[in-house]
Amino acid sequence: MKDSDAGQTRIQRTKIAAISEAALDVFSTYGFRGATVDQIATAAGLSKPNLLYYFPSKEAIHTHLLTQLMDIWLAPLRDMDPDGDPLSEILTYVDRKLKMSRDMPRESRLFANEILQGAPYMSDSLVSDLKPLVDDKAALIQRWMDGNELKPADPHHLIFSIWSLTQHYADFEVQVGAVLGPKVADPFPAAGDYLVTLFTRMLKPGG
Amino acid sequence: MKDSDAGQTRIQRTKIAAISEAALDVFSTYGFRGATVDQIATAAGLSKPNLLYYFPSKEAIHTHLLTQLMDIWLAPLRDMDPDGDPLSEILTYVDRKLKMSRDMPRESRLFANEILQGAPYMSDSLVSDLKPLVDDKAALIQRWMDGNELKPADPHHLIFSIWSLTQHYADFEVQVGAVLGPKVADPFPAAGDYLVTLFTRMLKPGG
DNA sequence: TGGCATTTTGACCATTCGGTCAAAGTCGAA
DNA sequence: TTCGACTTTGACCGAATGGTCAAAATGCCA
Repeated sequence: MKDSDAGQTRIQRTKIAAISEAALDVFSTYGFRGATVDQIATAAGLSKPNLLYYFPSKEAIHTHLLTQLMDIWLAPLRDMDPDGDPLSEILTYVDRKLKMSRDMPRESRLFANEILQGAPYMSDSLVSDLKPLVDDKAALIQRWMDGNELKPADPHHLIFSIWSLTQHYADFEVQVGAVLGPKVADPFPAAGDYLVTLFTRMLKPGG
Repeated sequence: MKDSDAGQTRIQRTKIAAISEAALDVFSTYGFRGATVDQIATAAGLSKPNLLYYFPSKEAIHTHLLTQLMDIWLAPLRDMDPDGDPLSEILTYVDRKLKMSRDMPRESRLFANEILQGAPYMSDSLVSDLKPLVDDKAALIQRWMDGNELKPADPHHLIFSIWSLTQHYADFEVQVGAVLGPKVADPFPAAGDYLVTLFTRMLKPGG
């Protein structure tokens, strides 16, 4: 790729964006090993050598996507406000994560593929970026629980449960679709209701 | 493969078992496209042509694993007893699914890989086997809720939530491990406690 | 418009992949 | 021990893959 952003030509910006878009499509559908450079190039409307003029290798495209997405992916958790109402903060987080599954399923599947296969390109980032953030927010949730603003529960596993419950609707979309059947056009409204109920019963004090 | 089971040589049984074991390892780690026949053969202690003497193709091994596992995978849901205590039945199902994540993580990841990539080899089975079973059990849960033996909630999404929460610990094992850190040797005890709490608060009537 | 940097391409390469095949080796029952 | 069936192997094939390279085409600014 041509630098991280500075001094880019108009053509470079548009082509790199097209490649990223196409690569997201292909990688999220077939995984890293299953995707081919030709596939991505064709989907981006480029020839293979032309694509490799913008990115030095297949792996470089993949890494580029992963690092670019990490910030977006963690933003909702970062935004959890220590000064907000505890239950509202949790439910807002759940809602934002569920919307991300609805609006960015390819990104969710890209991460899922990577983690599933042992996070070969991301394990460093999991420890250096993700863990500190989660530990921080888990401590915040623990304080809320200690102050009886939330029912007690293991904060780390609470966060895990939010991830799994929301991402499930993106990562296992075909299974959800197959089970609910063709009559259910959009599972997300009912999913949202269900998750609000679940986390409210789970966490609301004095229920 | 040599028939479904009948008239098999001793050698055939042992070799097919070795291949299945090796293929489970490789497919669950790298996905179908990422796995190579040579990899599987080597892991099974065979040469590639020798492996292809027992299975006609790479796809045949994959299909064999998937169909063989489907029954095991659905058994805990099948065993949900209409005559049992509703909350106990749910919690037993959760417990069995969580134990499967702990004891059969490769199988869980094999399914996850397949579903993630659009279930190209399983979508038929999802509709013909999985959907009827889930619909049946969802109806049972709905009757329990109608009889006030469980708090009301969408039964299909309840089942989805059990799947996602339990399988998360197998499919995203490296993420869970990275976040909890090396001090937590085994996340499953705490996960079990958390899930019992969650589904009890979610479903126990008159809580 | 001229000229230089950027962009695009077709031809090509080494490697890996799934799979075949004939020949050689091994097993088990009579 | 013999013989036919089963098992194993090395050599090989065509296709696909990630990546290279020199040349051609294009864009951009003075």
